[in-house]
Amino acid sequence: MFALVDGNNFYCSCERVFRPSLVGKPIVVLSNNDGCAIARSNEAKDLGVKMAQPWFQIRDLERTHGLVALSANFQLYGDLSDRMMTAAGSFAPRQEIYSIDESFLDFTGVNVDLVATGHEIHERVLRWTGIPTCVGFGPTKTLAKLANHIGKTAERKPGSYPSRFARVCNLGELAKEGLDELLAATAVGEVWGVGRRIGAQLVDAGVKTVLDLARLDPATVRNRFSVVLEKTVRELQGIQCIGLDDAPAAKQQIMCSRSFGKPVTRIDDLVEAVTEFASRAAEKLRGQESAAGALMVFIRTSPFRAQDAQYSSSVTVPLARPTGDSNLLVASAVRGLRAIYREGFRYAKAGVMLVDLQPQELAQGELDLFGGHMVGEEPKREARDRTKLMAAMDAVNQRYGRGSLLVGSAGLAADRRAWSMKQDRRTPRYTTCWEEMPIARA
DNA sequence: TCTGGGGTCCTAGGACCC
DNA sequence: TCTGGGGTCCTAGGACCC
Repeated sequence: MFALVDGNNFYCSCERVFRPSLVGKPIVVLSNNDGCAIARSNEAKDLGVKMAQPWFQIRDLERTHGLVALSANFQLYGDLSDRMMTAAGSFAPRQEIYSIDESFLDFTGVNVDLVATGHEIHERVLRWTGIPTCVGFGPTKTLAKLANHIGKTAERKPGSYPSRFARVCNLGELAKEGLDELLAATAVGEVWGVGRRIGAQLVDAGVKTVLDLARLDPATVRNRFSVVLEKTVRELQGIQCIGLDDAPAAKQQIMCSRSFGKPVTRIDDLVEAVTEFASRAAEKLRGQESAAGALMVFIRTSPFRAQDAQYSSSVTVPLARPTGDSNLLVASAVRGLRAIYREGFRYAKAGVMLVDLQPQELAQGELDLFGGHMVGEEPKREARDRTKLMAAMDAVNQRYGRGSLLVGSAGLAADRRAWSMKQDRRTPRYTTCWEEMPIARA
């Protein structure tokens, strides 16, 4: 039996922890560049704000309905997420952290009253972090996700489901008729793994509710759709196809990209941006003790600006030897950038993706590019020195703040950059930055 | 004026091989 | 008129997730 613990409107709830005056008000958290809404409080949802809706389409609500918009404060959310995961994880022997606001717990072999435990999880997470959660239980991960959705909806919209399912919902304890009733009352698009495209195709084919989907023949689904959807159908039928993954493998690719605060035309500014992205990606790379065998750089104009000439290009740059060294990665990224840059365009976004990842120790390696012979002592020592240098740099940046040490082409301070993103509405980093810690007065 | 960022998995199709 | 039958590997693109 699995549980899915999910923070309600997570980013909005994080903001409310330190600004209780926002409780009960319609609020949204905006994406980087304050571009679109990526989290909405229930009150904002009730105003009709859609997920990922562009801010300029809804900003009138600020004036007319008191909608409060905040820039995303990912340092705050990441820190509260860690605390929430710790609190929730204390209830079961195994936990899979699935996203910033969700974790699966494995209750297999644990003999407790699950619904009561679900309420205890809610209480503990709320007391330890201030974040409200809902908890769904099911014999498969897909059913636990669905249970969570039902718990959330029942809590938010009284009358949508029987009120006993609000906040904590255990699909595993229901008799067949009771379960079928809930599945029949839920739209097929709510199922984990059914997105917009497949959802529309299913509805066209007359599969409108979760119950309709659960009653399909898996083999037919495999032929008409895919093995992915086939697994989903089986999971809805209570047959476990997706296991708990409590030790996620190292990432196979690491990406850092941003839209710019305003259009960028000069190569120098792009060099700065790409330097930053490659450095940031390299930090993540070293964090998982990997090295990259190649990297990809891309730049592009804004597809939303129809009046602008459009250009989009990318290039993959192989590295002579896999590395985690920021200087080497940045140099390669900048070389790639210079190869694809064209003058006369208004660039809106750029990014760097590290690919062909492998464990670091292999990369310091014994093999060279041809023949597989040992490299000489000199290159090996150099590789070791680079690794040490990077470790020192990461330690300094960890201690004194991101950006304390940078590679050469990184350019100006963040607030002077031509390309920096817009974040006019960011709240303080209450829990991760000494200068921004809240002060309590007696 | 104004539209996020970071991942995963699967499949189809082409290149290449014998 | 008419053009094999596998197999592997790689890449691009589509679908999904939050």
